[in-house]
Amino acid sequence: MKFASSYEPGEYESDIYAAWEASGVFNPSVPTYPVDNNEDGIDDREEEFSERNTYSIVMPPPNANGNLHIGHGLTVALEDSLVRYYRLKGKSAWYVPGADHAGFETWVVYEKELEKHGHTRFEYSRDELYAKVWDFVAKQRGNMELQLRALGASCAWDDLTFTLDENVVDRVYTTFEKMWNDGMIYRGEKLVNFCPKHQTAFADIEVEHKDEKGTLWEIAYDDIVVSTTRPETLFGDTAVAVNPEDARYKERIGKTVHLPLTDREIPIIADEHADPEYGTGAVKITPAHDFDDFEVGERHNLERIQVIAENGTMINVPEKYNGLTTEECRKQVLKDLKEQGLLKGEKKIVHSVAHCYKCGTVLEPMLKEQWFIDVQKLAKVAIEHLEAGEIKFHPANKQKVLVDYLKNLKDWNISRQIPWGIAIPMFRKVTPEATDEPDWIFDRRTNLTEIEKAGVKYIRDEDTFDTWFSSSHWPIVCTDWEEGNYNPYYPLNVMETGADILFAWVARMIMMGLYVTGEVPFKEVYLHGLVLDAHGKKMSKSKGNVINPMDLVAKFGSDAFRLGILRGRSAGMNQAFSENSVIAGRNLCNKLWNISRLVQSIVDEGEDGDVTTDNMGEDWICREINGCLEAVEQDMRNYRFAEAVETLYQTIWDKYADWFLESQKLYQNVPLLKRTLEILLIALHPFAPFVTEAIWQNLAWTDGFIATAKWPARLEFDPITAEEFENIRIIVGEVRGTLQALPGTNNAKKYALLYGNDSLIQENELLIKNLTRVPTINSVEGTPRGLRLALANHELYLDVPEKIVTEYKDALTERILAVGRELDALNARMMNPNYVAKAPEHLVQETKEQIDEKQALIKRLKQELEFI
RNA sequence: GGGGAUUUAGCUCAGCUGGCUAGAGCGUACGAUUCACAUUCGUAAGGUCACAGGUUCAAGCCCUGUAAUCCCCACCA
Repeated sequence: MKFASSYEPGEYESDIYAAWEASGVFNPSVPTYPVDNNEDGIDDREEEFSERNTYSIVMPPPNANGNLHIGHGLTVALEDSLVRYYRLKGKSAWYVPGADHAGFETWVVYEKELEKHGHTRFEYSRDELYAKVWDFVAKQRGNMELQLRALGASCAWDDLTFTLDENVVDRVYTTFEKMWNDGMIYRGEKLVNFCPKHQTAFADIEVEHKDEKGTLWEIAYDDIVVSTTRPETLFGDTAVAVNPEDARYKERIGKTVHLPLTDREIPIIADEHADPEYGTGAVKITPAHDFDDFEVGERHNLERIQVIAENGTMINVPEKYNGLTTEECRKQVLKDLKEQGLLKGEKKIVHSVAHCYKCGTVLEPMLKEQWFIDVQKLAKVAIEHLEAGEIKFHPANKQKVLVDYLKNLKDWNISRQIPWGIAIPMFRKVTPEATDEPDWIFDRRTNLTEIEKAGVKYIRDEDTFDTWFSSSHWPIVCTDWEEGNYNPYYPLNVMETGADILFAWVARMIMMGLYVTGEVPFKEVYLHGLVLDAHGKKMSKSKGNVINPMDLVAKFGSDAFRLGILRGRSAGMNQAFSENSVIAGRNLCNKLWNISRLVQSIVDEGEDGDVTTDNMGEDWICREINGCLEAVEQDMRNYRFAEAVETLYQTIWDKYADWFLESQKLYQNVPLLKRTLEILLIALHPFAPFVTEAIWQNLAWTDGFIATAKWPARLEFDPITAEEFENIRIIVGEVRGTLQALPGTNNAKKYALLYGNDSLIQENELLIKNLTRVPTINSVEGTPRGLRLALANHELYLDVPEKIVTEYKDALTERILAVGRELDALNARMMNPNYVAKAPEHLVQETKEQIDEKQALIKRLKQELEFI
């Protein structure tokens, strides 16, 4: 006997994974290849796979430099369950693993590392820094990949895609070039959100807005009082705006006021932006440092004066303020205004402030030249395809949420001022006399800082792409999509990822997929929510409630973790997670292990043959297993993972182990035991790959890997016999319940079961005795003595002394009343003519039957009471 | 300001197209021990389905409103 008495995941998991990997079972069997047309111009292999017997899914690439967190654990549990399920279903399943260079994230980590060693980024060139980070990441890489293996991810490792792989960069450059030629890329001096600490700009989506307390100061610009939260920017003011409808200021429009602390005069302009209701109704306009003011400036052609430098200090301001930080400058300005009597008031307000999502620093709107994508066309096409329903969302409401987002999408800033990323393949003209040449040219040779074309010298843009620009190509690059090549894996069957990056990633993949390939990049989207701690709170380092998935895997096993994290979880919802559910998963694994141990021991001693059903418990378990398969298949189609796991849990434990195996201790049916166990193992395999494989390998009669087994067909059984077994379950349940309810302890050993003329009980005498653990079970002539068990409607009595039965009388009376109440409710329903007339006929019929049953039951119970 | 979601047992969640006598796991209480498994087995208690109206023969589910919690988006000086 190979089976130990309990399942120890640690003894099996890594060996099993290694064996899977070595055997290549995770590789897809259908290749992608260049189209090879035959004489008809039709690719014959395309015909062969026209039914799309493939299943593809790509992993949202975890940070190559980091460790997996609980969210990755959930991602893998979800994705791998899908892939394994469809692999068992016979699809050529391809799960492409990935690793993310995580541009900004990794850069932040590395920059800290630099600082720790007393260096700064400014000591090195872009290329030097890139090389340094590359080495840094290379050292860490592999860690994350090992963790994916520990989670059981059945991915095709040979196809691992790193976001800086050559083919990725190539594809990104190709798209960029296409966009450049299509006129969708422009270089613009715009206000961007800029982090003074990290010295980089962000896309809108990366900005975190938080409500904060602030002060609204009122400052006199001559006789006009303006309101502002940022007095230090007044040096950049180039106008004062008032609402054109505002009677108070109408006459002043077109005149000028004196800008305090300076010797400048600035115009008073009319603009809708000024809200007469707010503050004094007059607002200072600083086009270089405020998003609204920037737009006002555009409308009125105002000068943009930059007064805050990228490092957050003042520039282009009077000597006194020059070089101060914004904060110092604000204090000084307020002090000086006060002295001059220009500070007219201050109010405490709450307003929304933009922060760096990484370090929390307040972002500075900064005037910068950046590359932008004109997203109008991209968004429009995406909306069309979305509204046509080409992508199915789970949860469904996210489709509309996404469309709404796309409808309001603004141009996308793709320039980042960090060295770690894909270099932007644009070069700026430096040869001044070459006036006819364009200022910027596209060129893929970003390994060079300087190039020459037709005698004109160009230098490389030092910026890198926003990570989301390259990762928006993820389905394309992971499936090796190429123009003109037949690719049965694109579009992906499903994109599974976090609901939090619906906009940042999913939206952009859809736009880019359509732009590059003309097709949506995936057929369905499944979004998972956040994994919260046991009390429903967000996990965070500062709260100290972070759960490390690897700790749980080490402690309870990979399968236990997967089963645990899928439990009680549904699409798009932030849901709590605790060790308890992992423990429940661990217990199921051990249960299955011991079930297999028992089955193997019976198989060892019994005789093999054809799969048949010979007694009612066997028909019954076949019915239950078929129902389970049906439910799991339906749940998988609908991405209802928790429900699938729940169904399997109950079928394996409450049905197979507690009833079928118990009955098989009496009548062993070796072929059926083998077949049913195989089915349960295969059905659970997508969710608990290791324990099912470990058992599969330990069982004497199974071959190959369960990972590539065939999803089971339905079992044959006799439905009438299957239903009859329910009577046994009711009888056993009632005996157990009654024994517990009777006064006194340890009743099971005390009372015999007696029955009258009853063939069902007679045929299953021994089974009932074993399941109820009564000392004896006997048939008697005439009416047996003792307490009649009424529920099952069989001539069945517990041989209980009269004295005890009398004590039980109250319980019996209460029971009659309860059934009576149920009967009343049913009768009331039937008395309602509308119910009889309008409810579906089968329901009315059902109600009638229930009434009959209840009436009969009450009659039996009353008889019983009379006996007492 | 706009939008989304949630509210069901002590806890975490199911309950899909209304048919419910509202389920599960964990927890709790009581009982069981050499039989595959104490990571076990059995039994039970525990719910005005947030609240108020409405539609319907029938509402946890549909409609209207209210409250609470969470999240996202947005330029309010």
